Amino acid sequence: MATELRELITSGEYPPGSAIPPLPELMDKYGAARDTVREAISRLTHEGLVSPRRGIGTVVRQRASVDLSYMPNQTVQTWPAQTEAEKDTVVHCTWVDSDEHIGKQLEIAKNVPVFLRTRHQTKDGMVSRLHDQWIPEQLVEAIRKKGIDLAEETEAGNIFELLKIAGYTPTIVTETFSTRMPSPEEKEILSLEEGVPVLVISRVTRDANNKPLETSYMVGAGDRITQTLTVPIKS
Amino acid sequence: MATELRELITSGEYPPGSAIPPLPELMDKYGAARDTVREAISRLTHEGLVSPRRGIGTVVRQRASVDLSYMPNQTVQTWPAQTEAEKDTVVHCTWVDSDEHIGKQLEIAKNVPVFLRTRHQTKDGMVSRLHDQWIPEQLVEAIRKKGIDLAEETEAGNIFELLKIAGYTPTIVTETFSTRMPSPEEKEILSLEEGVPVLVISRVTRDANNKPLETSYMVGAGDRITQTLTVPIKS
DNA sequence: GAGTGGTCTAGACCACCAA
DNA sequence: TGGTGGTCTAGACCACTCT
Repeated sequence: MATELRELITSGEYPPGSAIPPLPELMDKYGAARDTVREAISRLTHEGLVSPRRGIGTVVRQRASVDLSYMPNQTVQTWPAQTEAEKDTVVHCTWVDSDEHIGKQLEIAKNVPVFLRTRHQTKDGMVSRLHDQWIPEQLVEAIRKKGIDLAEETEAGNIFELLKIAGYTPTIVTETFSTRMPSPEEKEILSLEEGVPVLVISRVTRDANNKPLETSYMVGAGDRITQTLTVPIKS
Repeated sequence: MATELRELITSGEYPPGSAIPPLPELMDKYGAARDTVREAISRLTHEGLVSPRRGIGTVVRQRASVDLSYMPNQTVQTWPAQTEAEKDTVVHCTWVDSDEHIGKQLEIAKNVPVFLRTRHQTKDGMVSRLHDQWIPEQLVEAIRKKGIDLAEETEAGNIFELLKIAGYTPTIVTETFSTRMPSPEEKEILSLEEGVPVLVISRVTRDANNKPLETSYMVGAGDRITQTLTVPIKS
């Protein structure tokens, strides 16, 4: 039954935004019990094809359109491509002690203070990416000496500029991409539907001396976020 | 119930590889019916936490370890990081007509012949990444003039070298990362368990004149594939 | 209020695995 | 063979949405 319904959906018989037949109808059509039908729908839900809505019906989801077009260097693209500006807000700032992973990324010791900025990248009123950013104490100090206290900054995205001002010009970034299913907390914050994975990016930014300036851990909504990188090929 | 079990798993009470209590036991413990317990386990399954195994039990999955370490330029990393060589085999070669998307990527017209190579990247006997690669006719011809027929090549990964020989040196690649749940076919080929997403990479390779040389669409198993890129920051 | 999906129950039978 | 999870049924009640 799931196979047949999937076929009807992908073939466009039930276009995105429309609803598939309600449970009682499917029970009749396939001569199956209610939970059997629900199980089939559950599979399609976890494949990201449909979204059951209480009181409304089971609607076919919008396709994550595959217009992965060429983009300039290091951009984040959200879709649908609307003109509304994205927001990038710092929701939390604090000093934490480096754990093993952070220490390794920043090439510093364990249990030393690092500055943690937690940011939410918002688009169309929905949080589409979580961004945790760790900055070594030394650099936060260097920035403070220039008269800027990171803890008071609520505008985000200018950290590279601040680092440059402080004498640490970011020169190279290393990004590692992976994917997984979201935790319940991430699902909540990112307003993710059932069966939507997250795009995980782990980043280290370095200066010309290969010294790590910051490391980030980003979790993006898989149905709204895509990231494009342009890199030269070593020859 | 799902919340409590999730807590027990993530806290390490049920470590990876171990089994959570069997259905009858959980029914007793929570005073719930069989299908109610199964529903809770189903949620954890689709979060990627556990894998029910008929005749064995419901085992806690191995963590996709987050040792996202620094890697050199443009590498693909699979884990667990074993020494066994990966294989990259061409499973299918054919001429197809360009559709709208491929035409856009390669900056050529629709309905002109392009060469399609379908590859399987294998690790430890499991296919871990699917790779469809489209190459414009002109370039396949240029390579053929150098005495190499792409259709007869079964070794993969040397296309960049061949292009260079043919006078089209690849200089820059643009990669777009996204994620989604696998189709049933992908799930089958990649041996994916329930609740494992795929990492999707759309790539365009260009030469020094910004002319597209090839475009690729790669689908990697989310529980085994990660990709690291190192890029310079434009200043 | 009528119609939608969400949860839960109690019981049955099937498929797979290990000892 | 006994224990595991997978599927299915029939019925009940709840929660939500629209008119």
